Amino acid sequence: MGIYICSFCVAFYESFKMSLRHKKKRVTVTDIAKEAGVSLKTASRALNNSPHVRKEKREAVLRAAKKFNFRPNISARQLASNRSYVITHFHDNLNTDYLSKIYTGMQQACHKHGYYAVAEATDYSRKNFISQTLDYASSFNIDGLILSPPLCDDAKLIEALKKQDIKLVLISPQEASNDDYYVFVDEERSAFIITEHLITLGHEDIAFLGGLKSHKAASNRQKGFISAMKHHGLNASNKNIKSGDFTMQSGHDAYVDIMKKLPEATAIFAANDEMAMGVIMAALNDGKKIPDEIAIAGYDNIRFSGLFWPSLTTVSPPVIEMANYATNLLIRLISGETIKNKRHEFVSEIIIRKSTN
Amino acid sequence: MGIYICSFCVAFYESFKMSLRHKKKRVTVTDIAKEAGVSLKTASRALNNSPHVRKEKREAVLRAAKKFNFRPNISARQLASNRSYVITHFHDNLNTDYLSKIYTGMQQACHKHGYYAVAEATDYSRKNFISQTLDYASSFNIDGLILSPPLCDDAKLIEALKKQDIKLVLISPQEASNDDYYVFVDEERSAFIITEHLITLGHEDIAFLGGLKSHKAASNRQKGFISAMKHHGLNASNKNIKSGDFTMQSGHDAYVDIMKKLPEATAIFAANDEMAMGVIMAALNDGKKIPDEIAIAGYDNIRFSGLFWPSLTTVSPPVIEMANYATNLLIRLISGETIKNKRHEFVSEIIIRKSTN
DNA sequence: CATAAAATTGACAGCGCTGTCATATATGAG
DNA sequence: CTCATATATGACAGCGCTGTCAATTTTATG
Repeated sequence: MGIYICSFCVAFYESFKMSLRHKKKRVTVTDIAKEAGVSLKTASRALNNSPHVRKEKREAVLRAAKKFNFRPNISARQLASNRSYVITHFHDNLNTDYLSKIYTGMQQACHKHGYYAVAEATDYSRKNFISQTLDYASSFNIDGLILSPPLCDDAKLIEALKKQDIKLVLISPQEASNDDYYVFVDEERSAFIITEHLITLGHEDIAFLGGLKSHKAASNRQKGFISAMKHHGLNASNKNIKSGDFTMQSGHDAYVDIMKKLPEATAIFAANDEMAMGVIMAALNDGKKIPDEIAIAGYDNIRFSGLFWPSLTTVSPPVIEMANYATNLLIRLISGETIKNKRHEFVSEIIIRKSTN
Repeated sequence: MGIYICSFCVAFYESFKMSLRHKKKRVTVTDIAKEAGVSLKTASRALNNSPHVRKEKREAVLRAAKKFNFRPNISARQLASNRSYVITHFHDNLNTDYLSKIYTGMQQACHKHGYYAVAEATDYSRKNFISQTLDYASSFNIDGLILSPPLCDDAKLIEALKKQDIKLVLISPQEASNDDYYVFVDEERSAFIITEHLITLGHEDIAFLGGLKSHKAASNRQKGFISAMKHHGLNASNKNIKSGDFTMQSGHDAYVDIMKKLPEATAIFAANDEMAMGVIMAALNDGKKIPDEIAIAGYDNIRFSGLFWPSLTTVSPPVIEMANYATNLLIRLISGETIKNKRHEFVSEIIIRKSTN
């Protein structure tokens, strides 16, 4: 004789078990297909925007999807298509401002296409850096990679990734080969324009505070400065070109040096905002009024430059937009689309604030 | 009569097709199981650290996994287990410094456990904010959420998420209910210690620059300041307590105000670094030597505070560690582990730099 | 030693989707 | 109208893993 178990209890237990597992019944492609009166596969095609679906059916499917508020299950898609729908930004960079902007741009693009955006800090100085990167990419089955400086300029890394058939888009590479996809801004031109801004304000003795020679971006900014000065018949020689190391401290020191060698200077254009802030602090310390006695401009538009006091006139590269574009490009590459324009140029905005006005 | 197709061509085509699809043959659990001489399921259990696997078999499986450099396919796992292995940090915050630190801490923890870390910016002011958040969480099938201020203090949001059975861990909530899991720092104590540091240096007339009343963190810092002053028999009244709005500009303005009402002040402790920097700039502008004539301390240790000139003495909350701990906690919750300690307290580091030394 | 209870193990289904390939339908040329 | 070609559609397998549940082995108990 067995033990009698109340059928109500059984039913209760079953439903309890169900409630533990299924938060909510998922809407699947099959449901959509049924609703639209087509096959599973046709529904899948319509939802993925593939060709070879008649217009009416496609519309019916999309209508059904909307009606049921359908969200594809990304994991299933990943598994079936052997892709991860993950895009990673590899970087070796401590500038959180820059990183966040890139991440934001990636997010925007990824969100729209059902991808995940991931940011991964790496240690570029590590010995087996390349093999570790490859390992990571393959173990997480990364579909595509965004590389920013300095990683985007490592030819060996890029070659290795390409060999693994991992799609790549570079942000602001110093020099890209013909078959790289990348986005960039014309730094020389931006530097030219902001220098012109200072000239227009009546400044003639303008000093430029550059960076290390090896830093390509800094030297492009310097070129822009020089050509703007020459263009307006002004002097741009060793006397008014100094170099720092991109830190606030070096901006501070450079100010002292500039005032010694070029005391008539009425404006200083620093190749990045941090140095410009160092210059501002040194100038205040020196009893100078900003911008009346000395105008100061920077480059990068880091978050702080708007909060600084006085707020800093600077060049604002559209990093978010660049990252967004790069990610969209990457997604198109991953989808197998053929792309004509491998490169896309962006234009920086010049932001005029209190330090020059 | 059919067309004759060279068998070499066929072979070539086949291998070509393969090379297009399979970058590399994946190592699967089945392979590991075979190598270890156990069933698929036992291998799976061993790899997932589940109980009910004999020691020798577990070891054999792990050995095989190591030998083949096995990486589980996260998508498959997601699909089969109906979980996403994604942890999202929801925030409504523009402080990229803070966000990056949280993300870094999450990454570290996620990486170790095969989870993905995602950061999602939301618009807290939006009307249907809660329903949108729920929608997002369910459509991406998020396993767990990390909430930071101000979201971690929205009781309605938290309740709604809990109802959906989404696991939560809060970072620095202002007040957490008894069944919330969270990490926090004792801000009052940190403020006490840094105030004591100023007192130890011989300062007696110290001004505190606080924030808005509604900002709980600021008022905790103020409490710490007051109790340290009282503890050392010093005066802490309305005369030496001002409030700003956390911007550099307000720090600048507050300095001017403080010097008017309390000209004998030799030290200022601001409730955040940005205001402290505003104070520094105003002091320099005023011709004061830092720290000789006036010492300045901040709170938060934003990246800039070390780069500033002079560098800023400040309180450094261990944000990365907190996020790391929170994420580990979340992963344990997701795994169904029972956790005794729902809260974990962290201690901030006091960083002494040039602005007080 | 018999038996019950607990621990361990494995067979199998199926998560939700996409790729493949065979079939059906539409379109165009003659 | 016929046939060749292009386009559209659906049946089905299977991605790699985990949950379920039944079978087996070990351990504990009297």
